[in-house]
Amino acid sequence: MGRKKIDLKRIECSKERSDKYSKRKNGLLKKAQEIEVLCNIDIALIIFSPKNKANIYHSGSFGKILEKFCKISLQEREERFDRSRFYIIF
Amino acid sequence: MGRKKIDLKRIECSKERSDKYSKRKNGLLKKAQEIEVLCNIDIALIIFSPKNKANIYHSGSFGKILEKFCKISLQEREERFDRSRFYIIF
DNA sequence: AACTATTTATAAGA
DNA sequence: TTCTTATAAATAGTT
Repeated sequence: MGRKKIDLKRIECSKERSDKYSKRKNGLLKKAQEIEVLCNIDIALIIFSPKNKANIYHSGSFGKILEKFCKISLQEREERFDRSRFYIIF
Repeated sequence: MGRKKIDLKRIECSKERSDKYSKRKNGLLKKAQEIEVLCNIDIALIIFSPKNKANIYHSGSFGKILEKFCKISLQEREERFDRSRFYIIF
C-alpha cells in the first residue's frame, strides 16, 4: 500500500526507518484495537522502537494474562520458543 | 476495507465472530512481521481467541524481553496499568 | 503533520 | 475451509 510497493527487508536509512516505524506502529495498534472490540478478545502487543523504547498495548485483563504467562517456567518457554515463532500455549 | 464498512462493535453472531477473528489475526500477524523486518525491531503479540486459546508471536529475542518485563514487580505494573493502556516503560 | 496515488486488507459471496 | 472480488483502509512518497 502506498505510492510504491516496497521490499520486505530492513530499511537502511535511519530517519526513514523511524518514520515508517511511527506510521506502522499506529496502524498495528489500530488493528489490535479493532480485533479486540469486533471479536471480543484479549490482546497484548509489545513493540520495541528502533531506539528500544517498549511500547505496550493490552486489553483490559492483560495484567492477569501476563501473570499467568509469567508463571510458565523459563525452561518450558525456551523449549517452546525453539519449535516455532507462532504457536499455541493453552 | 471489504465490501461494506462495518461498525466498530462486538460482532454478535458467534460463527461470524470466529471467522473474522481468523482473518484479522492473520492480518495482524503479517503486519507484525512486516514492521519487525522493515524497522529492525523486536515485537511480541499475544492474542486470545474467542475460545481463549493464546496465540503468541514474538521476534527472535522476545524470550529475553519477556524475562525483563516479568522482572518488573506486579505492583509497579498494576500502577502503570491504571494510568493508560498504551504507554512506555523503558 | 497533511496529502494522495497506490497498494493492501478484508467483508461478502461463491 | 478456501478462493474470489468489490471496496474500504493503510501507507510510501511527497509537500
